[in-house]
Amino acid sequence: MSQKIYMPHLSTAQHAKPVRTRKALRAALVDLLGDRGLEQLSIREITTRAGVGYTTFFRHYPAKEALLNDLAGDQVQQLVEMALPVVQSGDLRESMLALCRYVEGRRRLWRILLTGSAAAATRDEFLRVAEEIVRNQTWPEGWLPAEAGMILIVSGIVELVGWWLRQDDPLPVERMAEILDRSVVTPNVAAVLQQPG
Amino acid sequence: MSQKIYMPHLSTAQHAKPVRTRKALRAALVDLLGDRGLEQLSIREITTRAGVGYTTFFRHYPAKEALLNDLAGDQVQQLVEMALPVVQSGDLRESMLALCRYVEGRRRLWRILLTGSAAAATRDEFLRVAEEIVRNQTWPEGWLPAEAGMILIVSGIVELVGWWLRQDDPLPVERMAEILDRSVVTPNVAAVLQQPG
Amino acid sequence: MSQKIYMPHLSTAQHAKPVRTRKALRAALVDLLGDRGLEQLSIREITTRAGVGYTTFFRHYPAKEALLNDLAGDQVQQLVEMALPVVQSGDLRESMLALCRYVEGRRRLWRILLTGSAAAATRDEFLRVAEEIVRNQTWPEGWLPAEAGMILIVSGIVELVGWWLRQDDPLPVERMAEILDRSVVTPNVAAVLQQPG
Amino acid sequence: MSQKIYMPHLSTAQHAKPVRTRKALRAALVDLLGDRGLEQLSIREITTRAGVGYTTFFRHYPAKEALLNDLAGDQVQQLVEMALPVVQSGDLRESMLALCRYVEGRRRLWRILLTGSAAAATRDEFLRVAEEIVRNQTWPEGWLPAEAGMILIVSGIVELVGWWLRQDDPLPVERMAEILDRSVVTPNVAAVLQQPG
DNA sequence: CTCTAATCGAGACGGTACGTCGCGTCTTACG
DNA sequence: CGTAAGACGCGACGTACCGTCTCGATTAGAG
Repeated sequence: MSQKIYMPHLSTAQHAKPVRTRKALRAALVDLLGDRGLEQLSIREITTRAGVGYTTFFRHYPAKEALLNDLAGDQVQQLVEMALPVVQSGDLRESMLALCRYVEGRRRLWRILLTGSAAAATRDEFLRVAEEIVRNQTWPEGWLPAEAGMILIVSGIVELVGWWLRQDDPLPVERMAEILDRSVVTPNVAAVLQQPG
Repeated sequence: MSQKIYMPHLSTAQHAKPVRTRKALRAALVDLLGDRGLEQLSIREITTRAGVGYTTFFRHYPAKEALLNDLAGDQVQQLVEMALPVVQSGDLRESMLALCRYVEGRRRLWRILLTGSAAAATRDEFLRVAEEIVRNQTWPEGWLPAEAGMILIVSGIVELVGWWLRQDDPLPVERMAEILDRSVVTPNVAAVLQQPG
Repeated sequence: MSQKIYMPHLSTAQHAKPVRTRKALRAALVDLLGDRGLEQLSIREITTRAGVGYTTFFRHYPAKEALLNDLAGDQVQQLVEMALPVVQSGDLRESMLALCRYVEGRRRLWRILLTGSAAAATRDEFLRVAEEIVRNQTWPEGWLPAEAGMILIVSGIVELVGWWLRQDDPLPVERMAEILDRSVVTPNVAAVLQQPG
Repeated sequence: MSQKIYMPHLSTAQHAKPVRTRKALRAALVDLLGDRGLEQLSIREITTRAGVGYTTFFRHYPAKEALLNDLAGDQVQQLVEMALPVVQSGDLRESMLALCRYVEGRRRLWRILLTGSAAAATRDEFLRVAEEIVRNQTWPEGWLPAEAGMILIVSGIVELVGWWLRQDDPLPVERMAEILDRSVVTPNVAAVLQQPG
C-alpha cells in the first residue's frame, strides 16, 4: 500500500519550487474565480493557467476545495493578524477602519473571497479563527450567548463587506467602518458582555 | 429528429401526476440532505429515492439546484406568509416568536434548509422575498442603508436560527425569539429608520 | 395480463381509418428515407410527418423495422406478381425488361428501397419470396446448388438495379435489362439446371 | 474549460497500451457479434467484455460502427493482400481457392463478418478496396460496365461465401472455389473485357 | 339521425443507451 | 527531487428515443 505520488513538504522551505508552484496555483485560482464559481472551474483549467502540469496539482492539494481553503485561510490569517492588535487596544471603531482599509487595498481579491461559492469558505475560515480566540477566555454571562455573538459578528462582517465590495459606487471606508462598528461589532460585543437586563 | 424533453405544466392542476412527482422529488431531497450536501447527491439517487424515473427529473427541473430552490422557495414563502402579518402588526418580538415556533414545528426540514449547501439557497430565497417587500416602500434615510439593514436582518436570522437548530440541547423558543429580536431585528430596523446621530 | 393498447384489425376493412393511417405512415417513411437511413429516423418524426399521433404508431406496427418491412414486402410482392408470369413464359430477357420498366416508373421509391439500410430489408423480402417459389419444385442437380443460384440472382438484381437507380445519368432500360439478363439471370439459371461438366 | 477527450495516437508504436486496448476492443466485438447484431450491442457491453473502461472506447473510436469498420477493414486488407498476387498471376480459379482456404482458416471471424449487420460493412470495405484497384487502370469497353462487373463480383463473393460459412455441413473448399470461379469471377471478368457481342 | 363502439391524440412516465466532462491514478520518461 | 505528459478507470451528467399507460376527444357506421 505504497503512496506512489510524491508529496512535496508543505513546510520545509528546502526547495523553492514547491513554494512557487503553490503560489502559482493560488494566483491562477484567484484569476479564474473572477469569472466563475469554484465548481465551474476544472483543475485542468487551474493548472493550465498556473503553467503547471495537471498531475502536479495533486501533489500539493487533494482537491480544488483545499486550494481555495489554503487561499482563504492565508488571507484571513493575514487580516486577523493585522486587525487583532487594534481590537485588543479596545478601539473597535478603529479596528473596523483598519479592516476596511486593508480589504480595500486588496479589493479584487477580497471581492472574490466574499462572493459566490468562495464566501462560504472564507466565512468558515473566519469562524475557525474567531473560535480559537474566543475559546481561550471565559466570558461573563450576557444575555447573548458568546457563540451566537461570534456568529453574528463574523457573518455580519462577511456579508456587509461583501455587499460593500460588490457595489458599483462603494461607500467611503470611514462610512463603512462606522456601519460595521455601529451595527455589528459594538452592539454584539456589548450584548455578550453585559449583564442580562 | 428532436423529441425534446417534455415539460409538464407547473400550474394546471388538471392532472395530479406531475404534482405528485414533484412532491416526491422534494421529499426525497429533504430525506437525502439529512446526510450529505447537495453536491454529494447524484440526481439518480434523488430519483431512486423518490421512486421516479431518472429522466423524469429533467422533465420537472433543469438541475439539482432548481429542485433545492423550489423546496427552499416554497418553505420560505410559507414562513413569510405566516410571519408577515405579525411583523406588520408592529410587534417584532411577537413575530420572532411566531417564526421560531413555526421553525421548531418543522425542525428537521429547517435544520436541513439552514445547514451546509442548502443554507445559501435559503438565504438567497429570503433575500429575494425581503427585497420584494422592501422595494415597495420608501425609507427614511437612517444612518444604516436599507439594503445593508436587510442583509443584516436576513443573514442574522438565517445564521442564528441555523445555529439554534444545530444545537444538541437547544434554547427554548422564547429565549431564541428574544435573542433574535434584541440582537438582530429591532436594532437594525431602528437603525434603518432613525435619523443619523 | 390484458393488452391495453387497442390494436386495429389489419385486414377487416370495416373501417377506412386504419387503412388511411397505415398508408400515411408508409408515405411518411418513404419521404423521410429520402434523406436519411432508417436508424437516423425517430418514430416521432415519422408520425409527425404522417400527421398521426405518436401512440398511434404502435397500434399498427411494433417497431420502425416492421413499417419498413411492410413497405418493402408490399412493393416486392407487387413487383413479383407483375414479373412472374413473364418469367414463366420462358423469356428471361423480356422479364428483366418488364422489371426494369416497372422499377423505373417508381424510380424514387425504389431508389430508397435499394439504398442504404432499406436495401437489406428489400433483399430479405426478395429472398423470402424467391425461396417460396423455389421450394415448391425439385431441381436437377446442376453444378451450381439451387440455393446458391437463387442468392446470386437475387443479390445480383438488387445490387445492379440499386446501382442503376443511383446513377446520375442512368443507362436506358433496354441496356439495363440486357445486362441483368446476360450477367445475372440467364447464366445462373442455366448453371442450376445444367448437368455438371 | 474543455478537457476534450484524449485521443491516443493511432500510429506511434511508442506506447504499447493503446495498441493493446484497440486489440482488446476488436476481440470483444468479434466475441459479441457471434450472438447478436451490432445494433443489439451496447458500447458498455463491448468495453466490459474487453476489460476496458467505458470512456476509453471513445478515446479510440467515435462510434460502434467505427470499431466494426476498423475490424472489417483490417481483415479485408489482409485478405486482399494475400489474394491479389494470385489474381495477378492470372489463375482465377487458384485465387478463389486461396481465398476460400484463407477464410476457412478464420471461419468463426469471417462468418461474423459476412453475416447480419457486419456484412454491409464488410462489403463496403471490399468495394472500397476493389474500386481502388479498378480505378488505376483503363478498361476495354465490354458489354458489361466495369463498375457493374465489380459490384457483381464483390457482392457475389460476399454473399456466396457468407452462405457457405453459414451452412451446417459446408461444401469442401475446392467445390466452393469452383462455384465462385465459374459463377461469379470468370464470367464477369470476361464480360467486362470482351468485345460486345 | 342518433349513439355507441372503434379509433385516435396528448400528457406523462419508466427505462436504456448515448456521448461528454471532469476527477484522480498510474506509468514512463525527462530535467 | 520534482515535474510533464500520455493513457486509463470511473462516476455523473444531460439528452434522445423507446414503449407503455391513462384519459379524453372524435368520428364513423349500425341501428
